[in-house]
Order: sequence, then structure tokens, then C-alpha cells
Amino acid sequence: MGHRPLGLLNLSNVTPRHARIPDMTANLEAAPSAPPVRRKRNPRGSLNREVIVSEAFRLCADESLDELSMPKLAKRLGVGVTSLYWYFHTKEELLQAMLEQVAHEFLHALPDDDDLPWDEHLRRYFTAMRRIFLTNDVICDFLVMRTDVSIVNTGQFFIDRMDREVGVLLAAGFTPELATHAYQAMSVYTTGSVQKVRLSQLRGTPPEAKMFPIDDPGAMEQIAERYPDLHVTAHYWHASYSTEVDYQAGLDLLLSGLRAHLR
Amino acid sequence: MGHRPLGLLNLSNVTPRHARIPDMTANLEAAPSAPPVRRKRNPRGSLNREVIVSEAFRLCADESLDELSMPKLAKRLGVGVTSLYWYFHTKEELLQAMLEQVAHEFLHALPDDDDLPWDEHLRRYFTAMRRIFLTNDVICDFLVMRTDVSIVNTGQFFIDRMDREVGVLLAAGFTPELATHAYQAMSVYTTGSVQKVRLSQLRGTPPEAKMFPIDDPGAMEQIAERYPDLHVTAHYWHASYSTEVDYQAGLDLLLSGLRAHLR
DNA sequence: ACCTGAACACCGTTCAAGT
DNA sequence: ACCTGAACACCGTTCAAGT
Repeated sequence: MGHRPLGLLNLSNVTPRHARIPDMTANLEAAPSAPPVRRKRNPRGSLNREVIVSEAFRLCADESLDELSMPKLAKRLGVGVTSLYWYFHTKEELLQAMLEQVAHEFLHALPDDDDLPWDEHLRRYFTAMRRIFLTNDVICDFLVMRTDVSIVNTGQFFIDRMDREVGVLLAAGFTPELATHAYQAMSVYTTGSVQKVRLSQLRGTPPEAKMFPIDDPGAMEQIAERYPDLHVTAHYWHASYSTEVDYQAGLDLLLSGLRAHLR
Repeated sequence: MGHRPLGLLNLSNVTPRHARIPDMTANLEAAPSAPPVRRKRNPRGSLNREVIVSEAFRLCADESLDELSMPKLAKRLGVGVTSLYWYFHTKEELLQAMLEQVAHEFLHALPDDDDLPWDEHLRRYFTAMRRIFLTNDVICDFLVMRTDVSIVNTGQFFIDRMDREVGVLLAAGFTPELATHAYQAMSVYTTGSVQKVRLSQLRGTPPEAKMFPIDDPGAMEQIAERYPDLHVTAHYWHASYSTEVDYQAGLDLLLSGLRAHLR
């Protein structure tokens, strides 16, 4: 439920760890004259799993999933860090709880059934999936970028949706084997595209930026010499490797390959 | 040059941070009776960038890229942590140096030119690429898994190889636009497949494991009820989502889609 | 039953000081 | 020019102690 979606990560705000300015005020507060300020004890029922999870989402929205830490989260909630550990035994457990919400949000955002022919239906479905990931950083980071070990079930959580989509392919006349491979290929291709775009965002390069300096005739002349074939295609290469147009072209190839099988 | 390739990451060896046993010996060494053991100062020329980088690769091979830390690396080299910072101003700079070696290794492992027809050539090329990633965890983690911001140039480092491959497509008669999209689609599909397999490895699930309990008739009966269409295809779903067979099927679809364009 | 801070083993990095 | 440890601001987590 409702943590607000992030804008695209603005890298100009990211301060590398080695450039952070030490917090001088911390020392001042700890000076002998000032007695150690004891946080007033929070009332008994003030904390619970939902409050923690939703504040965690707010933190992710304000910063990013990578920036989520237990101390930061505790500070935002105005509680001691260790209080969190009463509700979640480890950070991993918290992430698990967040993942479940993210999965629901993702499922909910997928398009409803329609009466399009199988190929147009699949295009719509996977195009929507890509769009959801690219307009919602938290969903994207949880479901496609995260390389953590213990976030499990990512393959299982929308199994009934997969059932529907495979059903579309079977109804279109594909064999069970081909229907499966078709779905898998489009899914793998889609998440691959999302990963490329997100990586270029994280690098700070606009995904739609041209890969070659096509506006610099001098530079292009050099490229023409060293890379004659790339030079001919220079216009079609972008920083992310997989813009919306590129993505659609690849989807076309997959769908056209599938159509060939039906005949 | 020559850090040894890794076996597949064995997750049974990975100890989660919260389960680590505190190091009691550290306290004993710091006991008042024992004078602080001063490391004998290393001779002047004992350290250099190459030594550090190659030991870093050895650490990655023994543990993993995620486990690489400056203190660990310094300990293996028998130097103070801060000595490393004379040669690399940040950890990021060290990773950058490692990336360059990894990129060379990757390029070197790609197959040479051949005289195959364009479609068989591309299949061979991308299949080899996938294999390199999946048999070399360090290369994989650097070039496909890493979500770090500052590892740049990953799009640029094998641009002359891309030139050759695009050349093959142009020679086959594809338009510049289609040649580019074909290469991009296959590349995105390939790295997507690699990511899925690596993630399932990291989760500890054998990539070839079946996704559904096809050997348990009782469980399969329930699946047949809830997911009639998936049930029909249950045999073709694997934990990684993209086994070698699955991958080849998707590649077939892309190539067949491309062939349709030539006619 | 819940909330707390002190403490610990990590991490990346800075700095002033040795040789 | 190189190598050093002390120190700092982080991190996840444990533990014994409060209410």
C-alpha cells in the first residue's frame, strides 16, 4: 500500500562515502558540560511491523533501497535501533516483508485481461511490465536488480498470472514446450532490458543519450575509420543499450519468430 | 592475466553476518600483559598496484567479489590497510583497475572469427558469451551483476568486437537499423539469461532444478487444479528460468524473427 | 511484553607521523 | 616516496538491563 513512487534517481545528490563531511555537532553534543540527553522512552504500543515497513518504504523513496539501514530507519521513527530487532530479527526479515508488499504492488499494476490477439496481448503485457519497473525504482530494485541471496520466491509470487499468460499462448495453438519457451524468452528479454536501463540511470547517463558523438563530425570521422560498421549504425546506439524503441524492435523479433512457428 | 577461474559459488560456505562468531583471540592479544605487537615495517618496494590487484583477484576467487574488502585484502598481503590507499585512493579505483583486467579476459575468451553463415555465427558468439559468464563468477559479477554506479565504460570496452559482429549482420543484408536492433536484442537477452542463472545460483538453487514438484503426484494434482495451463507445461519450467535449453529456444526465436526480415 | 543503550565486529577512509 | 597505526563515521547485530 501506497509508498509514493520515486522520481528517477538523481545522481548529483549521491555523495560518495569517502567525500562525506564528518559530523562536528556530534562531538559538541557529547561535550562534558551537557549531560547525556536520554531519549524519552516511547509508549508501549507505539511500534509495530506495519509502521516500520511503511517508514522503510518512505526511506527508500527519499533515498534508495541501497541506502536503507537499520540506524537510519530507527532515527526516522524516533526509536532506538535495537527496538527494530524486536519486530524483525534481522534486516533480511524486514526486506522479506517489504518484498511481499512490492510483489503485490507489481501484480496490481500489471494490465488486466483484454481481447487482443495473442501477439498484441503479449506485447502489451511485457511492455507494461517494463514500464512498471522503469517508473518505480523500488519495485525495480527489489524484483530485478537485487543480487541478494535470501530474497526467495521471486519466481513463485505471481504464478497465477503466469498461468494466464501461458494460457493465452496455448489457446493460440502453441505446443506446451514452445509456449513456455516463448514466455520465458520474453520475460528474460524484458528484465534484461530493464536492468540495462536502470544501470545507465545509476551511472548517471540518460538512457536515451546517444552512445556515439554523432554531433561531432571530427570524432565521427575517427570512428568511421576504426569502426566502419558501427559508424553506419551509429545513429541507433544509445547509452542504455535498450531504449523503448530498441526494446520494441527486439520484442518484434521474438513475436515474429513465434508467428513463424504457428504456420 | 591469470587469476584462476572460480568454481560455482558454494553457498553452504557463506556465513550470514549476524551468525559470525566474535573473534576472541583479538581480545587476548590486546590484553595488558602482551605488549602491542608491532608489525615489522615492510621494505620500500614491496607493494605496488599489480601485486594488490592480483591478490584482490585471488580473494575474489577464494570468496567472492562481494566479500572483497580493504582490510581483508591488506591482511592477505601482510600490510597495513592504509598502505593500500597509497596506490588506490579509493576502493572504487581498485575495482576500476580490476574491471580493466576482467574486460580483457572476457574479450580474450570470446570465440575467434569463423566462416559460419550469419545466423550460426551469431548463435555461436552469444552462446559462448553466456558460457564465459556462467563459468567465471568474477567476470560475471563485474560485467553483468554489478549495480554500482561508478564502474563505467562497460558499454565501450569491447567496441571493436561489436563492430565485427554488426559487420556480419550488415554483410548478411540487414539494414543498419535492423542490424543494430538484432545485436542489441540478442545481447540484452543473453545478459538477462545470465543474470537469472546467477541469481538462482546465489539463492542456492541448482539452475536446472525443476520449478514444479513434477515427481510428487499429489502436489501436481493441486497444481493442475489451480494452474491448469502451467500444469500442462510444468515439465519445461526450471529454477533459473533460463537453462541452456531454454536459452537456445529463445535465441532460435530471435534468429527466426531475423530470417523473416531477410525475405 | 516491549523498549533501551552499551558494546562488538565489521566496513571505507582520513590524517598525522614515522622512515 | 612509501608505509604505518590511531581515529572516525558508518554498518548489522547481541546482550543485559530497564519498565
